[in-house]
Amino acid sequence: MSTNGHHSIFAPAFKIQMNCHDCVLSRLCLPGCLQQNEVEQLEKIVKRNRPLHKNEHLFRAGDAMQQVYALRSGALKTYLLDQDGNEQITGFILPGELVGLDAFGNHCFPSYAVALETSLVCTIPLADLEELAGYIPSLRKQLLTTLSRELHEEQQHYSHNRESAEQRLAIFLLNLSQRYSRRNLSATSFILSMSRGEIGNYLGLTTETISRLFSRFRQLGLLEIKGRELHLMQPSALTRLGKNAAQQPAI
Amino acid sequence: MSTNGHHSIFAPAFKIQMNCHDCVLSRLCLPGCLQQNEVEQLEKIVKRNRPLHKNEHLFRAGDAMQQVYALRSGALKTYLLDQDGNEQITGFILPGELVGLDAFGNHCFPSYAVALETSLVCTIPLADLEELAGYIPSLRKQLLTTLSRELHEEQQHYSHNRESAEQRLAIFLLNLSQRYSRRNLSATSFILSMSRGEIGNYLGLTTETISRLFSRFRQLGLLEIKGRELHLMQPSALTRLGKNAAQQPAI
DNA sequence: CGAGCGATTGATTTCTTTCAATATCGGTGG
DNA sequence: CCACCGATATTGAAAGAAATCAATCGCTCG
Repeated sequence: MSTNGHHSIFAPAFKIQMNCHDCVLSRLCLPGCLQQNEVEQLEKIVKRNRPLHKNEHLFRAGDAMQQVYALRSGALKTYLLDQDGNEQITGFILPGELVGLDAFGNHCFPSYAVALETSLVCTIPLADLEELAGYIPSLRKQLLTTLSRELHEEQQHYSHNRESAEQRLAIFLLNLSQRYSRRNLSATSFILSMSRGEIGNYLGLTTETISRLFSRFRQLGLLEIKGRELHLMQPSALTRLGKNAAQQPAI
Repeated sequence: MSTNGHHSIFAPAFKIQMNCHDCVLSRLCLPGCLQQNEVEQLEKIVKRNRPLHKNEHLFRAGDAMQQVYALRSGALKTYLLDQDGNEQITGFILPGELVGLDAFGNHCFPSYAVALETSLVCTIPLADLEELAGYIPSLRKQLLTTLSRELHEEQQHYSHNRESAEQRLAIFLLNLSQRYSRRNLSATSFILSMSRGEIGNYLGLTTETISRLFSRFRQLGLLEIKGRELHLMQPSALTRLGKNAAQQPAI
């Protein structure tokens, strides 16, 4: 009772952060389809970390896998390192997305996660999560759903492999646009949190190719870009471009 | 009691098939790390299907997702169809591997699965599996582990995107070799259950490129191949080739 | 203000695709 | 049993897309 009756001087401010229920991202995040009382249980095990600064790692391959993470604000990239030390970026993480799911069942993370800008993450201890999943069927389902959706997205990403550089960049930009839009941010104006090189790495292209494509897209009036500030002028034309490289007339 | 005392005339033969516990593939499959009594519970919900003939579909995108599958014998391919009707092969399934995991949390399968040769599959009803996962923590863990491993493998597959055609085929063949080996089959001699075109599709290359590469590998003495019968002569050289395209001498 | 990284743009090279022509295999029916 | 068919595989020549090499520009941060 006494602990409920008064708080440490830091508690109120801290408390505001600690709430999944009030988080605008919850519908995109692990709470997803959970009932309110279930979210409350989840909240009890979720921790918040200090902010992660740009270029700071959330985890590295080989780190003990004792928790998964959800991004609260900012942006991350995840990547693998091959035997020659080459970085292969496997994804860009936006707020509301989970990170570290590729490590389930391993003792260590197989991949790296690093902040592209100052970011806040929520930490979910694995032991607690597993226990809670025993009680809450919809949490189990949510975990499997999230993981299988990631798998499907990864497959789709791979399947763009055979398409032209132009198509791949168009698809990438539209994907970002859609994800920002789901977060109630502008679908047509946003800041790229990653460099040209990182986009290229992710898409299996080079910095130079990305740069040339941005120039071409600008010349075609599809977009305006200055540094990392992007404005999509003709999303529909970009969509068309993403679908069929040469606009092959039907039949 | 009377039902235990005697069987239908088909029961004995059927019973032999129905046993995960005796299945040589169980350590690779869903039973994975389960305890014996847990495997017995799993067995109760697993069904076996009639054989799937070559080119017969196990499921198609859009089919209701009411079960997942485990391959018992034969080989499958899974693929996506893009908006233009182009097939993108997302994986080749060998005995002991699960199929359909990319559909969790969806009502329908997003992908297709078709037999590359006559195959037997085990069927696991989703409702039963979800219920059982409530009782058996290690089954929950096993599901998440399997799914996250698939995700990681998909990421690795994608990360070979930037490598040369030569490297990609080398890596592919070594991957098959390793998977056959884990099934106590020869790591150096096996039959490719897929066509050159299917290999190419999977790797983001063309039939012709695959064919040329096989010829080159043969000329280099790395392998012998006649039709779909493959024999790896120098797996270690193939490994080296998979690692660095031009054998750049270290420093 | 200078250093250095990221971005842009051009010229050239390289690898893979595309187009095209055979060749081979597996199955079917005469 | 053999001939024929379609599908699959092989091989060559040409075209094309992106990488590589290289130079310059511009911005940000000490």
